Amino acid sequence: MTTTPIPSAEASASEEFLRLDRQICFSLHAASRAFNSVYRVVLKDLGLTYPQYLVMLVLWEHGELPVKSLGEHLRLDSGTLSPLLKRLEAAGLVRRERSREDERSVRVHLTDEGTALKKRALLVPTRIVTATGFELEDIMDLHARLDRLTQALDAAALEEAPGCV
Amino acid sequence: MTTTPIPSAEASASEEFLRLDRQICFSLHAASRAFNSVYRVVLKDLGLTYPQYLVMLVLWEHGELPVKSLGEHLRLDSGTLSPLLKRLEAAGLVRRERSREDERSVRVHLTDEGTALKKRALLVPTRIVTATGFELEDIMDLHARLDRLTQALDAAALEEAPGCV
DNA sequence: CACAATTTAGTTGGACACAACTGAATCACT
DNA sequence: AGTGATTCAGTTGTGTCCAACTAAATTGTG
Repeated sequence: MTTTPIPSAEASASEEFLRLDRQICFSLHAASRAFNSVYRVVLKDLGLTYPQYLVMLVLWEHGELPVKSLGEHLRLDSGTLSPLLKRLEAAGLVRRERSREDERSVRVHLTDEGTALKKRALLVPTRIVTATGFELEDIMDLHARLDRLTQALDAAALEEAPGCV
Repeated sequence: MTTTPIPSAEASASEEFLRLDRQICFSLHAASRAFNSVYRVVLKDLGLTYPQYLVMLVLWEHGELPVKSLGEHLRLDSGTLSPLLKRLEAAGLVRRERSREDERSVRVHLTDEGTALKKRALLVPTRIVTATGFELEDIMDLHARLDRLTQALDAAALEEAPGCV
């Protein structure tokens, strides 16, 4: 308390860093929520939330998947997926069945209603792209940067992990 | 089922859009969560969650603010802030007091403990930047793009809104 | 002054997100 | 065959996030 190891000049540099940090982490946070918010409006017609839409996108593409694979595609664990899938099942869009070969695994597949919903969902991407006001090129670029960021962050998270040998 | 109104060529173009959409919206979603996850690890020492850290950053910068302003800075409403601030108050980092001039307003200000925490927080930004593996320049660039995106999305959300005159 | 509209926090309910845990099924190895 | 580790889905608890609502205080207007 009595010691002031950092001269005021350097202190203000650190404060600058804090302000920058606020701007950066806030940017991503805010962008994610703004995106979420637009999706919420667009998806309301389909009766889906944003994460539910992500699950449906994967299912429309792959047809049928065990919960485990679904989680790998979306980087979500069972703690998030289990209740979400339960809601999708309650909505009549998917059905879950224990695999007979491996009874630990639960296979998620689309119902007819779930499959039919895809037709209406085809209009969603265009509306979203329009909402961003970005050219497709810009979006692809942002996409690449974000993926690179996620990859780096995941790698860093692993290094930070206590179980590093 | 029996009718196939869309020729296969166009159908696959739409499907391509769906896949793209999955990639884009998923990118942002995933990046946000990865960011959140790294912050979680780094902030654990400070006993803060990521949104709590955002609130503290604003308070460290501005000293004292009514809940309303805090919400404007962070784009969060009272439904999110009220319980969050209650937890920060329980942790002894902030104190809330009804303004005497306008009793509708609640002023949030730092306790000594909350102010002291800033010193330890000064190390956070550097650790995060390191985790991203990005150059400062890249980060600033991403920051700018994300802000532009958020701005466009907010504008679009307003247009979508039913109450447009 | 009276009283309707607005502003401000707070509460409630529903839906993620994740850590930590449980329980069942399977695998690996002896 | 036996048994200990691993895999997989699900549950529980905590913390956002937001929409919709409530309640109190303030402001604007006749």
